[in-house]
Amino acid sequence: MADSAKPVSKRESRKEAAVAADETQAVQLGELSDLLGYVLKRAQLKVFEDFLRCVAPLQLTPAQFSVLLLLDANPGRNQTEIANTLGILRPNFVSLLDSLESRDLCARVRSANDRRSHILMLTEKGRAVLARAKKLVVSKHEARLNELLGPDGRDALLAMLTKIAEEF
Amino acid sequence: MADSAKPVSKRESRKEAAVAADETQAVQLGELSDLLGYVLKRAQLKVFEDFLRCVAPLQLTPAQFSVLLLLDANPGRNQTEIANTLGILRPNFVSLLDSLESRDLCARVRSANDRRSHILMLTEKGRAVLARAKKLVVSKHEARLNELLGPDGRDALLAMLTKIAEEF
DNA sequence: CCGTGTTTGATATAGTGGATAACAATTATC
DNA sequence: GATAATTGTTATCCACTATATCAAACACGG
Repeated sequence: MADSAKPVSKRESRKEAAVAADETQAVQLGELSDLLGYVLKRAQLKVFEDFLRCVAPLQLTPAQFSVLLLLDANPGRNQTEIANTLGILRPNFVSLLDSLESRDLCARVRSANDRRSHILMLTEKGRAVLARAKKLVVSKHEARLNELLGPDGRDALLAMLTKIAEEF
Repeated sequence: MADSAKPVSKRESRKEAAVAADETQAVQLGELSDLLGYVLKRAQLKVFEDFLRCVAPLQLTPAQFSVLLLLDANPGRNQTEIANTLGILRPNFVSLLDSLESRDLCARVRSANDRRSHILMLTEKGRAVLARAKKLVVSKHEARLNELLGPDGRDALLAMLTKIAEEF
């Protein structure tokens, strides 16, 4: 028999046997590392993770931050307009706004023209938090990306991603 | 009075008034279009969307496809190893595998060395489906990305995303 | 050996994000 | 003025993610 010379004892741990035979190989990603969608998703998760870390002191998620940014850049808009711009469905936008409003970061004001709609506006506190958040994002989050990719790389990456997001 | 000459009638629709006064402006993305995380997420959603369309005939999600790819490149691995590699938690990997196994695309085989673990392997049908899926991905999905970005652009994009995914 | 601790697959469960249907209030349209 | 459309909202469902826990099997120190 082939194993008569050195029968593998039941007591020999698989871990040790694996190390000896170099069996503990890392799982091969194979063609996965060339699949753009896969790498794109992994990168996205990492970036969001870092965003959360950097803005943790202000307790803002990427979605909440994007809402504050939009409200600042677009005063006088209603929920539907802001939600649509962010690709958020109106029903799901309600609780998002609730949480921001309960923290006094923004306010819903009944429109005089159309009393169905709520005009959204940042509060003073909302503007202050947004300003601090922007500083953290620029000085910590985006700065780290710049360090990793270089300014040129970052711009090139942004340009290609924008192209995909808009034209794909 | 400023509006005495042409008082806006209640019957004049807001939409018409908006068009007349050019009030129906698209919501401004503002600094959002420069936020890498935001654009990254948007792009990722688009790419996954297209992936689903391209592989629709085979009814495979990105996650399922990635599992089949990994099993093909790593025969003899167990659930924990495959799940960890994909960043999927073991509990959540169970149902994912269930669905693949119920479609006879892969099989769990009790390991002889360690009867706790399940060796995962593609079935014949699994190999066939994977082969067809790969062709669809290359010929339709990745081809479209190549068309949009050019081969050089695609490679540069992949390289930067990989860097983010691994080193960020 | 044997008892203790660890690992594997699995279940249950909870949280989150995204999607649809339906509703009251309001506005638009004819 | 009757009918249709829009706005914010609620309820609900599905997919994905995360944690705790469990039985079975294995590892390891005494």
